Amino acid sequence: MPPPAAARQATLRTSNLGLVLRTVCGAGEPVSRADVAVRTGMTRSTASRLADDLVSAGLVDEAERTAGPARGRPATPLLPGARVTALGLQADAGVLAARVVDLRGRVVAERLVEGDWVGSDPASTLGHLGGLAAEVLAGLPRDVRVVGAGLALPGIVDVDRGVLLRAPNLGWSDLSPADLLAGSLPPGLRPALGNEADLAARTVADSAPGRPGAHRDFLYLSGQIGIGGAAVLDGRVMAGSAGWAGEVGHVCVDPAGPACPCGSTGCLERYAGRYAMLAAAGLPPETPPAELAARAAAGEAAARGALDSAAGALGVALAGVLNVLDLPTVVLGGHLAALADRLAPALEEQLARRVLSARWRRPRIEAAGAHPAAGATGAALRTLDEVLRAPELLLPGPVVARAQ
Amino acid sequence: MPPPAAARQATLRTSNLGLVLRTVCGAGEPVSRADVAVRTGMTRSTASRLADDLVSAGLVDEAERTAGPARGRPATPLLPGARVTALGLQADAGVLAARVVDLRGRVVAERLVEGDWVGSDPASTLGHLGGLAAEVLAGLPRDVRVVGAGLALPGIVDVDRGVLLRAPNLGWSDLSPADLLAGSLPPGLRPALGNEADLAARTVADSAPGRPGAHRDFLYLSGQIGIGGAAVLDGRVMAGSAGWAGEVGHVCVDPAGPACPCGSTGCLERYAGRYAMLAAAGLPPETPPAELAARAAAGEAAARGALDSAAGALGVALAGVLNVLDLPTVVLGGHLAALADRLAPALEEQLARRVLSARWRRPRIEAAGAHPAAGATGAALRTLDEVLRAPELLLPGPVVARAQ
DNA sequence: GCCTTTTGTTGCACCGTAGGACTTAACCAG
DNA sequence: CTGGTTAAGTCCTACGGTGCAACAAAAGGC
Repeated sequence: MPPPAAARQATLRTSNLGLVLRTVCGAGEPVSRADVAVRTGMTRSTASRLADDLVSAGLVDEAERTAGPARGRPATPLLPGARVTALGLQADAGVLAARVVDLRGRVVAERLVEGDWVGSDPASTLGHLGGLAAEVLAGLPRDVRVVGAGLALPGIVDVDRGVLLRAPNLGWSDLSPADLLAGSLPPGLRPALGNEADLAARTVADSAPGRPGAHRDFLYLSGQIGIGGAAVLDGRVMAGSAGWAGEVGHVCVDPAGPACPCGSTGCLERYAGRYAMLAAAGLPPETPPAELAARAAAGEAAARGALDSAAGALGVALAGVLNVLDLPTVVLGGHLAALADRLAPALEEQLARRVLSARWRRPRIEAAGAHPAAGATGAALRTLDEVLRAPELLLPGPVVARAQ
Repeated sequence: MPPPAAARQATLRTSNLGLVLRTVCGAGEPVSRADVAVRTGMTRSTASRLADDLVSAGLVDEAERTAGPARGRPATPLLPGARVTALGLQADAGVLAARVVDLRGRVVAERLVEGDWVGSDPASTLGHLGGLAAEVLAGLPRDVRVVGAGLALPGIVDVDRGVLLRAPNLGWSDLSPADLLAGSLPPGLRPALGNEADLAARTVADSAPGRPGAHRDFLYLSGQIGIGGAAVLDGRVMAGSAGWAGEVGHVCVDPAGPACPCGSTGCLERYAGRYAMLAAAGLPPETPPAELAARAAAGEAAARGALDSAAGALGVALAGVLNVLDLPTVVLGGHLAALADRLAPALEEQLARRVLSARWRRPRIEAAGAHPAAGATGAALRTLDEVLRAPELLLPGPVVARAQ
């Protein structure tokens, strides 16, 4: 994407600064300067110098020396900077969320409001969200730096231009959410947009900024009202050539199947979308997914039929995706997480049959941990990941403008 | 994939050497040292020094100064080194190929043999291929360096271990082709394996080593007997977590469709595979695809029906892939290339209807250029790409062994 | 109380790029 | 033919960052 640029002396420093920071963040436990040197292959002197710079910028904290059972001089434990944070926002049909996450991956502050924003007015809903964000920011301690913001949206987004092209569940299209939020946020804090599934997938890929999570290669399915998805390869979300990847909900399961508002027929959402499943089970649309699972467990035929039909459709669609992408794991999030226990057996059986490489490695189905408004956390993680990739931008010192 | 490593002074040099080499290769026309400096952002002195090193290693050639219409001192044109080459091999059900390609992307020498190796004996067939390779190598001029080799195979490959796990068309499984070729090749020239579609896709992504081709983001479909595929994003083939990605032929088009030997039902290959199409058209399996196209053009109903059915199945399967991967273009290769003219209209219409993002960017269908044994060229391109990424390995001078 | 062990720091050398002056090799105008 | 102009390529010094090794610091072990 970026045009190739020559590496100069400063590039070394930038690159190694990032490496030290990522090493500290990725360790998951306090590490000493000497640990950093060993893990990165630098000399102790180099690692130490870079660590000093990160400490003085607040990106890395020095903890108190605790005399351990070791022999030599006790190490100074290094931790990701607790005062460096990012704001993650999420506007969804069922939840508005504002959450501040720090470099250690801890939630510093948050406000979540559940409700029903299907077909809502963008200005009013985003105004509401902006209010939550302002509350959260106002409650932060003085010394906390919020280095950026992100907004997770359930729809197709033009990330570069910051435009939400279409969010069917909300009924929104062609608007610039950052403009509508600008009044509530500090001037420098314009949120970068992102697809909800793409961002939520990050909470699985990373357990904290720079720290690998439960899986590094997986397909994430986000069941909201429709079904969004995100493919993660080696910890990186594949956004596609324009950022519109992951529309698993509109993979065709049966060309002779029911028509979908998208214009196609037999889309996965027609079988495993939230409303489709509840309708098939004879339940009202506001029924929580957990109740559907409970009724199926109790032996209710309509509920079982709805889940079997959903599992069958998911099997066909996911097998196609896994055949093309070769991913070992599917993580079910959103409303599908609550149903994972009942869906997984039939689903794994179908994938074993339909995925060509299953004889060498059977695909596995897992439920995402209960994580309300995972997209908001993911939006904050993405912002903090940018800091990990370019920490020099937050260092003091003369920022030399570079010709573009 | 590689564990993070500290950047040192030598890293700068390595990185910039590669940048200069890629600049020369990617330009597509002779460039001067000064051009390199401008395009990379280096100073003339740095670019010049690095170019000198590449020239003395033979990775870059200096052409004769041709006095152009320019005003100042005439430039010394730099070209990719013509004597640096790689060997690309392909073993397929219908062709054996050995091809030597140089850094300029030119075919220096090749031997192709058509035949029928369906269900053949691996040792004898690979012995045959080895013979072709030996002939090609023996005919090379003395001063040509063959820096590596690759082998394209129509099946599932474990690239790291060098094992062909399963090639249904050839009827081969669980073998190490490099071992069977070792007798025919020079000791240092052990071919790296690759999936045929993955490698053939490189001939579309790159028109020469390091030089961008017609498309950088596309799905390549390789119609041999089955249907292989490869997704290319920003010029990079996505091999998947284990290298088994791209099995588009086994995407399910209709769960109620005919059984496939793979164990699934309604696989794309059952509709658009070579034998499936010819059988549907009432033609014998050895009929060339071009004749099928001709008969359809002449109005023969059975041929038209076969193509319509194939286009319908392709539409469903490709729409699913494009929904998940967000690629702007599908390139039809192999036997599908000859049918592209007849398939494209129906296919593009289906994709426009079934791909969610089509309203913002309609997916396009294209035919790959006629390129016999594209996998062999792709195998050579991959090897040369490794040189472009790490040219210092071919430089003279003390090779300092690095731990790990 | 001294030795050992490990952490963190300091000073010097090395390496590669930046920058600018200089040389080279062409065209052009008179 | 000669000097001026222009741009390519080379050379030399300065700068910045890392490598290396010696040293200082802070603990435990005997």
